[in-house]
Amino acid sequence: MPVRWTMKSSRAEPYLKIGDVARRVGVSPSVIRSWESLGLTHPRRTESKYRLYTADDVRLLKRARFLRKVRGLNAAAIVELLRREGRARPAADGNAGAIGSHLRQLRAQRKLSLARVARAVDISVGFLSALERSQMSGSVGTLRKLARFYKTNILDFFDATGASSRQVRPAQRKVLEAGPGVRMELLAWGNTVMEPHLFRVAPLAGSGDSYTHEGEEFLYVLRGELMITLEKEEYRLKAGDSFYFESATPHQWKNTGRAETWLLWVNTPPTF
Amino acid sequence: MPVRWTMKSSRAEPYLKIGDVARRVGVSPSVIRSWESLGLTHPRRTESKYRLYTADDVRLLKRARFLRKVRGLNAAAIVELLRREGRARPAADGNAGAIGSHLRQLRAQRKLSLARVARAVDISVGFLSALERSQMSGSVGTLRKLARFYKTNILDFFDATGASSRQVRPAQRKVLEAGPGVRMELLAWGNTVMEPHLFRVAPLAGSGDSYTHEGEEFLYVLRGELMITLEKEEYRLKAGDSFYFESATPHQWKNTGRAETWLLWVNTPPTF
DNA sequence: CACAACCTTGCTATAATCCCGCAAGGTTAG
DNA sequence: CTAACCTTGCGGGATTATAGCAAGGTTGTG
Repeated sequence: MPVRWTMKSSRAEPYLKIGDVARRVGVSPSVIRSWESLGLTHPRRTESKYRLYTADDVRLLKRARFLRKVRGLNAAAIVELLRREGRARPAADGNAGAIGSHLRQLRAQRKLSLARVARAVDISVGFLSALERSQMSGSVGTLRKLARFYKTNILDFFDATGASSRQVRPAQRKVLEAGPGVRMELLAWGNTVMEPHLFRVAPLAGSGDSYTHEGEEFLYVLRGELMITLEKEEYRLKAGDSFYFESATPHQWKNTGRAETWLLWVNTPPTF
Repeated sequence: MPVRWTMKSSRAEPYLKIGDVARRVGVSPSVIRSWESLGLTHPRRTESKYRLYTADDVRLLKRARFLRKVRGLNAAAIVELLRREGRARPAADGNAGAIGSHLRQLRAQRKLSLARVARAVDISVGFLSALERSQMSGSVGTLRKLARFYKTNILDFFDATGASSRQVRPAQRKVLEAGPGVRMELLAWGNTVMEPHLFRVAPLAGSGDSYTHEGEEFLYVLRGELMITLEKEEYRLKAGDSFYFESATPHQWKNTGRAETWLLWVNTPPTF
C-alpha cells in the first residue's frame, strides 16, 4: 500500500518511495538510484532527502526495465532513447561529471587498468569505474587517495587554472564541493609547499571512512565544532581550538554540532 | 591503400576488406564482426567469404564507434538507434537466434550462473554469454557438450515437436545446421534409444576441435569421403565404408574431398 | 516512547558484457 | 613463392551492471 505524501504548495498527489517503486518496476532500489544518476528520473525529495516518485516515474522506469532486460540496451542508451522520445532529460553535469572524466583521463594517460588503480587506492574496481563514469560519488577520503595516487592536487579534479596570487579575497577562492555537506575553499594553490583550505562542513557531514596518507596537518576551528578521531581516540574541538597531527595516523572527522562548522586546514606537503 | 573489388553484375565501386575498415573506423576486426552479428552491417562476401564493405558501411561504423566510446551506448542500443534513424536493419534471426535464447532459458530455469555452466562445459564465460546472446556461433562439439550438460537433446535447441513417426520421409526430417558447412537431418526422434542422423558435410567442413562424451557411435559413408581422427590416429573413409567407435575416445572429423559428403550416423545413448 | 521497517550515502562482491587477440588453415596479390 | 591478409571458433582480461550491505537517520504505528 503506497504511502501518501503531500508536498507543501503542491497539489495532493500520491507519491511513492523508492522501495515501493522498486517492487512495482521489478528492479532493486540501487538500480533505480544508479539510473537516476544518469538522468532517467529526477525525483523530488522530502526534507530528510527521501526520494518521491510519481506514477509517471513508475511508467518511465517500467519502460526502462523493458528496454534493459528484453531489448538489452544499457542505461546510457535508455536515457538517450527516452530523451529522443521527449520523456527524459539527461542529468545536469556539475562538478561530478568533470571529476569522473578527469579521473579517467588521468588513468588513460598512464595506461593503467581500473584494477591496477583500484588496488593501489584500496577501492573496488566497480566503484572506480562508476566514479569515472560519474555514476557514483566518492567521499573526501576517497578523492584524496586518488589525488595522491596520481600525484596531483585534489583541486585539479575540479578546475586547474594555474597558481593563485598571494592575496586571495573570499570571492576569488577556488571552491569545490567534495561529498555531501562538505565545501572546500582553497586559499592558495599552484606551486606551494603548504595547501591551505577553508572547510565549511554542514551538521553531521564529515570525511566518511577513516583514511591515512603521508604529511602533516594543522587545523583551526573558526566557528562551530568538530569531532575528529585518531586511532580510535576522539577529540571534540570548538571555536578557537587548534589541532596538529601527522597524516599517517588513521583519522576521520565529522561536524557533531547543530550549525555549520568552519575550519582553517593546512597540510604539507600538498596533495600533489 | 584500399584494394579495389568489383562484383559481378554490380557497378564498379571500391570495396574495402575488414582490416582496412578496422583501421579507418578505429576498432578491431573482431569488434566489426561482432557488431555485424547484431545487424549493424550486412557486408557482401567474395566466393571465399571475404567481407566486402562500402563507404556507407564505414560511415555507419564510425557513427557506431562514436555512440559506443563517447556516448557509452552498447551495441544492441546502437543498432536500435540506427534502425530508428533508418540507417540499419537488425540481423535476420535464424536458428542461431533460437539456439541462444534456448540456452539462456535452460540456464535461467536451473538458476545457474554463466560461470557455473561454462566451467562444467569447459568453455569461457564470455563465449557462453555470446552464444546465449547469439553473438557467436558454436561448433558441433560445443553444442553437444551443452546439450549433455542440460541433459537435453541437441535437437531441442532447434525445434522440439514431440516424437517422430516410425517412417520418416526425406521431406519430413528435422533439419539443423550446426556450424558452417554441416547440415544434420534427424531420422528419428522422441523417446529413442538410438539417435540416427544424416549428416551432409560440405568440403572442408567438420566437427571443429576434438571432443569426447559417453556412448557408442556408428557411421556409414553414403557418398563422398571423410577423415576421422581418434586419439591422433587418422582414418580415411569413402563411400560404402563403415566405422564404429566408443564416444569416450577423443575424436574429430572433416570432409577432405571435393564434393559434399553424406554420412549415416547413429549414436547411443541419444544426447539426452 | 519503542520499535520495525523503511530511507540515506558510500561502497563491495559477483555476475554479465565487451574487446581484442590468437590458432589453424585458407586466400590474395605482388 | 610468400607475406600479409582473410576465415571461424574461442580465450583472457578489462569493463560495466546489479544487488546488497554498513552505519546511521526517519517514519509511522501500536
